[in-house]
Amino acid sequence: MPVQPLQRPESLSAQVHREVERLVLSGQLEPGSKVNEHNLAEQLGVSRGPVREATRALVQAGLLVAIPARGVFVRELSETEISENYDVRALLTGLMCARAAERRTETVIDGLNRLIIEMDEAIEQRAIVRYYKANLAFHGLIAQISDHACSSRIYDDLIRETHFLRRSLHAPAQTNEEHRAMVQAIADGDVERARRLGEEHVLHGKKRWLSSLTEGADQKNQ
Amino acid sequence: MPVQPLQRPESLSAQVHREVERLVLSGQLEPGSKVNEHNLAEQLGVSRGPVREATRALVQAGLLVAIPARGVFVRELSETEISENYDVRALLTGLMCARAAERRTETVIDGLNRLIIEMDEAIEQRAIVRYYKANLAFHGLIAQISDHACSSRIYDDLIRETHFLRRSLHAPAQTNEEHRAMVQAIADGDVERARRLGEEHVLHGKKRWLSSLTEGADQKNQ
DNA sequence: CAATTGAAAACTGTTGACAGTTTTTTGATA
DNA sequence: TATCAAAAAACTGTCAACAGTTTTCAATTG
Repeated sequence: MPVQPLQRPESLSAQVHREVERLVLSGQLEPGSKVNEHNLAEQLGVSRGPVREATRALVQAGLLVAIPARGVFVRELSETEISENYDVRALLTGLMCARAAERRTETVIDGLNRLIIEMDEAIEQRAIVRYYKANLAFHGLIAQISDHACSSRIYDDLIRETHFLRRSLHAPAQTNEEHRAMVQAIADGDVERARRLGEEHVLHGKKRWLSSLTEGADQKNQ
Repeated sequence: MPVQPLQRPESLSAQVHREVERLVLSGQLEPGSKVNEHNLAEQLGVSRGPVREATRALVQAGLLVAIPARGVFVRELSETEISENYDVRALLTGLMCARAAERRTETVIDGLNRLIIEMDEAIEQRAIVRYYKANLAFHGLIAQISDHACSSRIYDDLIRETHFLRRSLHAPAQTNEEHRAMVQAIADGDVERARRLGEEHVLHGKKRWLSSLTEGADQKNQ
């Protein structure tokens, strides 16, 4: 007789963790704004203990920053930090694409192509959120195929840190062309080409971000 | 009149965080062993609150793992996880070496060479701890020169996760020869060679670890 | 003697309260 | 009216205690 493992209800700390993360990622808590322990605890109907635990973990994760005796705030990233974030994400994307090329199956290639089409449609409809979600799913699927937990975890962390970048999008059509090329390399099993295209894809994203930053002004980082 | 910023005494949470980290890194808390909140709080002379905060942060950092209603334990890494740790460290080391080659100064090249000599001496004297510290300092100095906070932070985290690997050392002479080659590339300002040597250095370390694992047995990962 | 059951001990998850610091408000002064 | 100082409020850091769960251990039974 097969029984279910009867999963215990998630701890309050974990629930608070998820909720604060959601608030930050959705932009309801803007970068720089304060996270008030007391208010948050009251709103969520829990005591301050779980809230403190959750916020400490999110500080370690890089989503919040703690200032002694002042509280925790939603982390603001400098341009340098964002630039470096792109650099590391580029390397990880390269690694994951290379491994994806080694581990590809027809099913996942189909999945990737479907997501590219999804993004095409979203672009046509100017549906930012839909594009953004499909884009996340695209990179998530590559991460999954790559079967490299360490890279995937760090990649996710870095994506979360720069969540606010994904509220506006620049040159999505060109970005999606890069997606196509990446998938082609993965489908061909061309490991080194997949690595190069994956890496370049993120670095091109960095360039697009940089040029969107300095409309008409001169560029600084690289 | 110049005044000091009068630094507030570190919070108990932060102190506990550091102490638990030290216990884990020094091996006094072995991988898999349980971290008892009550005992730890008593030994450190604090209540369980700060201990909980610190352990939550260390869970997020990857040094501990939390099992619901069971407590936190010193994280044990599988061979796959260690292998992946090397992979990502290799990429980051490559990036940092490349940037170090761009940003080198005579002073830091001297510093790197001094550390290589220090390691040579430690090898001759079979002084594992001395070698280990000099090695950490070597990579730390490269990280510092590279001026890439994001890479450095993740690199540190990954080093901490695999701390137990650095209690034994394999083929240190060969390792130090690689160090020499890396410094030469950095000193020459040869960015791409520095990147390649830095990346290969860590991947060679992975190979040495793999062969030390399977003395006579057949290898699996790659 | 091995296996099982039930009680006791130990431990985690959570709460509410208190102390000390920071921020805001209030009130006095120029 | 603007400035500054003092008091009040708000908030973080910390603690001790309680509830519920897990683990341990002894007693019981086959």
